[in-house]
Amino acid sequence: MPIPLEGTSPEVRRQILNAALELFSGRGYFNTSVQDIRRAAGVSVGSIYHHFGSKEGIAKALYDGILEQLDRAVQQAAVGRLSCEARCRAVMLRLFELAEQEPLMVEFALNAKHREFMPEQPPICSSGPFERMRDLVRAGIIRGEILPLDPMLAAAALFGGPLRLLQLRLDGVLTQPLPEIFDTAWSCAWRAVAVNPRYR
Amino acid sequence: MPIPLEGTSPEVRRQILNAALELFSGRGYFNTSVQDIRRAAGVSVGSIYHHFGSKEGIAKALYDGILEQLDRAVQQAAVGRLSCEARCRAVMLRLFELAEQEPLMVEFALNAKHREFMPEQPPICSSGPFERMRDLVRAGIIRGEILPLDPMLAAAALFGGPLRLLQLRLDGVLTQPLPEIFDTAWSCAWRAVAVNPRYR
DNA sequence: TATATTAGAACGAACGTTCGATCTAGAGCA
DNA sequence: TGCTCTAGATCGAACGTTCGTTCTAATATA
Repeated sequence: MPIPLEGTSPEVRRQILNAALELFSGRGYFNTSVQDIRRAAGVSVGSIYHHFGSKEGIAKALYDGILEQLDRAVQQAAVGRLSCEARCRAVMLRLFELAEQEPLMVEFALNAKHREFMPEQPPICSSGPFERMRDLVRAGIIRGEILPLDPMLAAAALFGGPLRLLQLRLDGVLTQPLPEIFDTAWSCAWRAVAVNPRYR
Repeated sequence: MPIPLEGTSPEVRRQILNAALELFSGRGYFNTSVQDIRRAAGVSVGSIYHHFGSKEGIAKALYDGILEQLDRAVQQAAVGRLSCEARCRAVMLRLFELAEQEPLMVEFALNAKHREFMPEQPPICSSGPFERMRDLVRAGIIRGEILPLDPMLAAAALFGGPLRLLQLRLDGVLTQPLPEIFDTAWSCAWRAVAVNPRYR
């Protein structure tokens, strides 16, 4: 009977990625050595290089996995809702929740300066999740829900405030959990770009 | 007759700081070696250590100088204006202008992850300029110009959008100069928190 | 047995920093 | 004016450390 082995390959991969995420988020990529990762993951240097080829390879794998996960979250949040506002709202709420559940993941995705250690990578704002958020805004402009602005500008105006709050929370400046302030934050955000803002 | 000497002390300091700012902004602190700075500044390693004591010392000096300069800019922009909106607006416009005139400086102040190479430093959002912007918002709430929200939340909602645009511009994603889109950006931002928003 | 995986000592390169030598401006004095 | 002295500034070779990576042997898997 094939018990899932401790030292088995995908298991080791995950251990390495978990350790690396924690260390990269905590002290940054350059303040983390391969030895640190080895120690935290409880594996050998050889294993790390066997699975990822290089230190940068670890970061790349982390980054890709996280972006994919974020992308899925953004997509799922939007489905089944009719208005642009409901979609954008659900996406942002999902990000707020994710930031509480998986702060390391969200921080690595949003806060890290990836270009500094992954020179090939395009900037994060031209990646899946961000593209998708701009798509939502574009659709909202066409539907007449959002003011007819440049989509990039409208997206910044709509999501800039909430994203700033998210960053403050990840930095430990905000002590209140994000979901608690979501309603207020969102009504501000939506008012910034709405054609027919609702007031409470 | 005392000709101002080439190698004189404050001159060398400035050369080192200029070179370091360019390199730190361009490739990041950890991708810049002291030798790189030496080469770019046209001085010796010895001089660098004589003036700044350590590599981190250069970053610290840069950071302090820049924060001071930003703080002055923010303060000056606010004086002589009566309403909270006029003040906040002027501050943001000044930041947009600064980002065009001195992109390296603004990028180093806003984009760099200072904690990674200056462990002692408090987070940037609790520094002079940001404190001052929150003060403006607090005053606006008391005057009844801004919705009675938590000041931190209101500040994020008001400045989050414009700051996001600033970041996009510094990253080279926005091609249009910031001052050109300022009016539009600001009217969105203000609408997010205004008690009596004006519509155009 | 053949293949995939792990182990960890060893390696060269690059890093931040040190330090004694050298240079220079300007003060004190004749 | 000419000489000496001094403190500060500049220089760059050299240092010890740490880094990411490699490599060969050992081990587990099928």
